[in-house]
Amino acid sequence: MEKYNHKDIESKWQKHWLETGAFKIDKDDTSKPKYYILDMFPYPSGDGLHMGHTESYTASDVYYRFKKMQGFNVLHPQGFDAFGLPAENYAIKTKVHPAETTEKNINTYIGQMKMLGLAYDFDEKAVTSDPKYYKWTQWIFSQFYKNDLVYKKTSKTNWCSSCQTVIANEQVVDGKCERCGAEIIQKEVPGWFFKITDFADDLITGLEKIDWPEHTKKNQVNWIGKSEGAEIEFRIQNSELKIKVFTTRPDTLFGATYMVLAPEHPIIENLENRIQNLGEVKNYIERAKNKTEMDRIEAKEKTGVKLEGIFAINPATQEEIPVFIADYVLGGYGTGAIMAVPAHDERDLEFAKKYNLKIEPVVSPMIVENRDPLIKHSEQKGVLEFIGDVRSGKKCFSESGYLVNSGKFTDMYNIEAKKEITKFVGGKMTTNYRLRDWSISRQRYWGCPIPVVYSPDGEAHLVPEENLPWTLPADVDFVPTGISPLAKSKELKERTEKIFGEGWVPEYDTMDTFVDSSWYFLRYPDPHNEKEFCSETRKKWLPVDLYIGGAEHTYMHLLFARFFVKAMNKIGLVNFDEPFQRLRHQGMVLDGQGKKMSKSKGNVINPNDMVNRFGADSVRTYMLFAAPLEDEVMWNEDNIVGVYRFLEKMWRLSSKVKGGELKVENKIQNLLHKTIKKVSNDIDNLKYNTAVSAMMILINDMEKEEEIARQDYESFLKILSPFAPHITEELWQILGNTNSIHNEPWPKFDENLMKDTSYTVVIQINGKVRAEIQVEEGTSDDDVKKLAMEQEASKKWMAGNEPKKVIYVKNKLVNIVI
RNA sequence: GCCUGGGUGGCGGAAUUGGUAUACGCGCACGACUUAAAAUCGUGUCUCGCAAGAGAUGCGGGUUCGACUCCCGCCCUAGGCACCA
Repeated sequence: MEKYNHKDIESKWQKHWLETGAFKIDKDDTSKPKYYILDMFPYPSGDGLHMGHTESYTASDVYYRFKKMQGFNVLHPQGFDAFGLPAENYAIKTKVHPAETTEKNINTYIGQMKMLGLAYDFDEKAVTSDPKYYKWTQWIFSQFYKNDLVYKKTSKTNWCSSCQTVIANEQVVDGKCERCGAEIIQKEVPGWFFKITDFADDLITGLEKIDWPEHTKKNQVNWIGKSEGAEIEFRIQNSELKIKVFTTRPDTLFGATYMVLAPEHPIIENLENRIQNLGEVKNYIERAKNKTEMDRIEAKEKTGVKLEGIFAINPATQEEIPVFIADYVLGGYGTGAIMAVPAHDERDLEFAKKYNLKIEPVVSPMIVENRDPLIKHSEQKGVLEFIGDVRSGKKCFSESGYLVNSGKFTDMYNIEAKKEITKFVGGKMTTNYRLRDWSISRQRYWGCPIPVVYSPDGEAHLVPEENLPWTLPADVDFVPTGISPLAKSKELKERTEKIFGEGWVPEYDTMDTFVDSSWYFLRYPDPHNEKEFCSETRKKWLPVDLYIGGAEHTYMHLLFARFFVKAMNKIGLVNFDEPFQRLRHQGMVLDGQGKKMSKSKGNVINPNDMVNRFGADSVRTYMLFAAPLEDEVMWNEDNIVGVYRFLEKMWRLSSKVKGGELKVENKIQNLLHKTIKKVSNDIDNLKYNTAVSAMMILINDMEKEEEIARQDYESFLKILSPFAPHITEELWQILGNTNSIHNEPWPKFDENLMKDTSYTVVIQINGKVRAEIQVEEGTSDDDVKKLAMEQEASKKWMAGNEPKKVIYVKNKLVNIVI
């Protein structure tokens, strides 16, 4: 037999699969249960596929092949998130049109995916920059518009002066542009928004019914940031002006001893003539303006300035309290103003100590010790001591308890007091969310045009459905000037006037690319449909059963996609309200030293090089063997040889295969069936690393045999085939099979063959292992215990003592306690 | 500061309804084959100890016949973030 030659084998089968349409499926076949497994589609960058993609896509490919062999009709599509800034930035530099670069990059990606043996049908791909695709992005926008889920407003937004475009809050990293790294400044810009906040509650409750990693769910909940509390107004002394605060602790209102406003709070302008230290205040506001949100968050020490001459009235106590501005209070959250209760909030206490402000305790824990039942809780000795400690700043109490120093509410349980006190001062209970509406307008060229035109009076109108796709004009100059590139297109201007009339102008902004990727999984079942985004019959494929991708998409992409589906469900476009039933993340791929790969470090590993050297089967299997899927993988070239040797062993083992009715060693069948069971369960749970190791154990045992029964070897090939599709196909063919191994049914394990006739039982004396015995299947518990105690080693360690207790764990161990 | 993970041999990692810690792989050492090397195969490989044995899953406690696994308190580390009122 010839030596294992991965290059010849892999190119042979890749060609064969392509020619025979091995990865095509009949999407209308209803004879089998459906399974939809999805990868997060890549942005086709000029750098090509990276190792992270390789791991993620291999993981889904293994699952696809497994499910297919189990008899499912499996949809396993791939596409490209093709709009975006890098292609446009490249165009600015080189004048090469983004459409051209994008197409080139996509072809590179497809070639690389084929090299890895990934089973995608690229005739069925979705490409977001293709007018046939974005027609439906625009159509969905229109549906949202008609259903009052889109609105336009002018708002202070993050502006990247380098990209000359608005950046979503979620896309700002360290106060810098996520894509180009330039500083983000605040700028007033008009734009379109999606009402994602309408679904804030649904986005939280929907998490309960989907199988996602717990930490991902928690992070989404935290991101949405629901908090229940009250809005309460504080009057400014000697004025009609009022400041509204949002607080989760209205029960502590009697302890509010000062207020803090965000530096951008509008009321400050109205108070200018009364602020005695206006210069200092303006100076502070100016400095805060130049700070990015991240700077404000990261500041070690809280800073602030008192508004001299200004006092607010605590509506509960009617006391005059000082007012500060401080940049740790954010204009964009709540009402941009807080009441401060230093006795019951750590941050307020820190600030109060720094500026020497009054601390007034108003909640005390229930103190049980030395309690006199005839005296009210608030007058108990222990409570009075506690109050003293808090008042002196020694401690801060932020938990639940009973009110003190709170007028007629004293001695009430604080949770009950929330509503009562709010009512008392004329406030109202409200729910506040951290989540903001999604700004989707971008002043960029390479994106999906917003299908809106403006009549001469400036009113916005949707582009009618018959004019979709509302295409991206080709005649533009990409160089950013602060106005949208589309404004420079003669063709777009003429097109608009021709269709709508003289004086009509098109919307010049394009959409955030996260819009494109918020619905792409709805397109895959029916990507060529020109009448609908997806036909009713093809909607049977939805929702996605298993979604695999990086944890970096926890907040933006996964939240936006969920919002899209919920909105579309509300409109009646889909009949489910969660897009991804099961979600799993893959970890990062690091270099051999455990460092992140990056161009600047020069440690980027190209998947093609690895495939050339070790073969796709080895690269695939090693990626999944090296670490659990969700963990980081260190790409250590020295270790991949272990997997390569394993595949070589598989190759050589085929020469021991005997056909016909060969009588087989029972021992191998026992292990084989155990392995089939373990590999099946492990794949189903995406525990690929232990599945591979189980197969390594099996081959080490099989190697020792003189002869291998054909059916045993074939079963082994089948369970290996999802990981190493090429070598298994080749060996399958060498055995004389004419069909593809990948269309074979998944091997079944036989519980009878897995039964053991005897077990090794460990003997412990006081929990320490002292001996082991072989116990025949079916031996009674008492007999095993007796046998254990009769052992020489047991007698020695028992040293004549009578056992206090003997514990027997079936077929595992006996623990003799003396 | 807060949130979420993670800490097991020289290295990647395995083991949880609490039951033989270190599977599998890499590396290393020795041996076989070879003129030699590579490849392959075999044996060994947590630490201390001549041995009997003892100790070890970040550290310190606890529960238990028995703890990597559960509880309490720390330390270190990675990633994420929202000082959220």
